[in-house]
Amino acid sequence: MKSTAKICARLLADWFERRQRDLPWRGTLDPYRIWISEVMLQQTRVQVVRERWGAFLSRFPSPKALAAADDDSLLSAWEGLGYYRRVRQLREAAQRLVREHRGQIPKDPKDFASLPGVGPYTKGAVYSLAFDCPLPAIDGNAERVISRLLALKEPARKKTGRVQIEAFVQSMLREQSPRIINQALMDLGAGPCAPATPECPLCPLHSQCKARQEGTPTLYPKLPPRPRPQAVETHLLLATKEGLFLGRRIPQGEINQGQIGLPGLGLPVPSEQSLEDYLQGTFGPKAEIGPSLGSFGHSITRYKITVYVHPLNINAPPPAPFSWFSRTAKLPLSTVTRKALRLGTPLSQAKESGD
DNA sequence: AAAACGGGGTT
DNA sequence: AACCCAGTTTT
Repeated sequence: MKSTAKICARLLADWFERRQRDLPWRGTLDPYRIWISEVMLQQTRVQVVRERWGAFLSRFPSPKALAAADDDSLLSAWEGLGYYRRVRQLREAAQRLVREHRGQIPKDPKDFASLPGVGPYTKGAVYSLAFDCPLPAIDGNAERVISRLLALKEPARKKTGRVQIEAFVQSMLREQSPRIINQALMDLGAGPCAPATPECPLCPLHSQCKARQEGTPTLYPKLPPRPRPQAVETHLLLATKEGLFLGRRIPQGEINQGQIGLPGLGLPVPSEQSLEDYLQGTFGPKAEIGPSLGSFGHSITRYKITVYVHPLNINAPPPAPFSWFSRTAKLPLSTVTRKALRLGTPLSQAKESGD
């Protein structure tokens, strides 16, 4: 008798041949270009990556070009994609490729996986898609598909659960092209096996799927509950003058390093300091702030942040490290800075009145 | 407004 | 194994 894995591999491959998504990065076998697409996709929806992937690669067509990127061009190329640490790790990794592997993606996946920002998933995705290497690439999609297929009772992210998922994928990789199996799992998870609204009738594996037999696909995968984000607030100060705004280059070691930030309590939150102490200590007794121009929300993993923006009048030349920046220049602004600047631009509506 | 989602690093 | 990362999309 045929094993389930063998049957599933065949069904997946047949389905993928007919129904695979048409994605720009599927037109290449260049591991560098595939790597960039995978890192972008880790934090950004497919539609956005469609728009940004080609432009990023035009700017940084090779590891060598990426390794040589300065902060401004690097961050600008990633602007709006968030989690800027990842593009820094990408550059660091490229620098190591240049120094240690002549600017090439190494033959041995282990060498690749030792680079910053490259874990088991990215390693598996790049080597299977580029070289058809039989490595699993288990992202959230594959995790969900296999958890449902097996009606996996163990938590998917604990060792016992992970091992079973990986073993099943490995079995399929022995039966069909890893390049096809891994991509098919991604597409299945993005389509018929979507998280909240699975469409089992469209799924090529539905005849094999245990969760479908139980009638409760959305119970899988079993994942730990997330804690509710903590509500916190912070304050930013907006000083403007003739098309300029007051800002500073965020130093290394702080959140959003290398980008332009506004004065104020900023990130991280919760902050220890009071706004009054900050104002006094940074700009001296002559500086004044007005009532809030408004507020906006900025949520990240653990915090739901309300950011208040106050007008600032410094009545003196700006103290280091602050200086005037053009509001229209192409600067690497953090998302928080961008939102705050909008709030200070009357032509866009004030979203909330704050207070 | 709340809930869901994602992969890697660090300790 | 547990905790952290500094955001967007879906419900």
